[in-house]
Amino acid sequence: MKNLESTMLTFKGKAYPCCASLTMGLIGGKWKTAILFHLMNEKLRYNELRKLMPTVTERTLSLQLKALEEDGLVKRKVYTSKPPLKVEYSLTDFGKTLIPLIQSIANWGDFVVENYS
Amino acid sequence: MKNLESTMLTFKGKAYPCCASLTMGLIGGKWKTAILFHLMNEKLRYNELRKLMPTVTERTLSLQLKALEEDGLVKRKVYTSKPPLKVEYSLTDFGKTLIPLIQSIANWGDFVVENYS
DNA sequence: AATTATACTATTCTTTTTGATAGTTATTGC
DNA sequence: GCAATAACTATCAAAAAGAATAGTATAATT
Repeated sequence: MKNLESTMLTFKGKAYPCCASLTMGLIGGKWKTAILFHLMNEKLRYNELRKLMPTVTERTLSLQLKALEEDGLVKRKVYTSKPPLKVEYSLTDFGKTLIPLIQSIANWGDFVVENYS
Repeated sequence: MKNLESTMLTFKGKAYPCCASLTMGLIGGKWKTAILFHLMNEKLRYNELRKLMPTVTERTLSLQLKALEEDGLVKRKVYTSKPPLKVEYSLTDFGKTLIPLIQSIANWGDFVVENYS
């Protein structure tokens, strides 16, 4: 019998018990998919994201963006070097591989609202 | 300008800011997709699930199963009425509508392990 | 000169989620 | 008769996520 670690999947230093858990480790939580959903088709600035997600607090938005950045899904680009006047968030190439999945997640949510409520 | 509630989606008494959030409200968290992934192709008993997910605690497995049941995704069938000798968990018809999505989630996890680690 | 906008961070607090450990009731196999 | 298995529940604790509120530095706008 193998030990547990050998059956675990790892990514960025974290271990996950199965491939589905790994995905959820990266996009799970209350806000991450919402952010990714909004970034799917366009780059957005911090305050533009806030307006699209009026119920998230600034701190939480900030933390989630940072987490997505650390996992390599989102990139943060600062314009006008010295003071950060303009910051644009967008999907990285790696993040773009998630687009079909995010779309499916959004579609299933729509489907539920239409058919089960 | 509309107020916030009017733009929210609701399901089973909970409100979500967007369709992607609604989906994640139902399948998010550390263990739910793993459970759904294992139930995708077969009915499983409590202890069978435990063996497939050796790192989850009994309490957590129990709670997550109950949450999935409450959201109507998983059904719990008890055999041999009086003492609960045999309990089988399986997807409901509603839960089965998630299969393609769960599969995509698992596939993306596999893809990440193969290409980004 | 005062206000507003941008993109945050800091602090504190509450809620939710998850884990660790032990205990329960009943049944089956030896 | 005794240990093992099944399917949990109970209690306590820790960690993570999220909310509320306030504050900061810079620049543009009026």
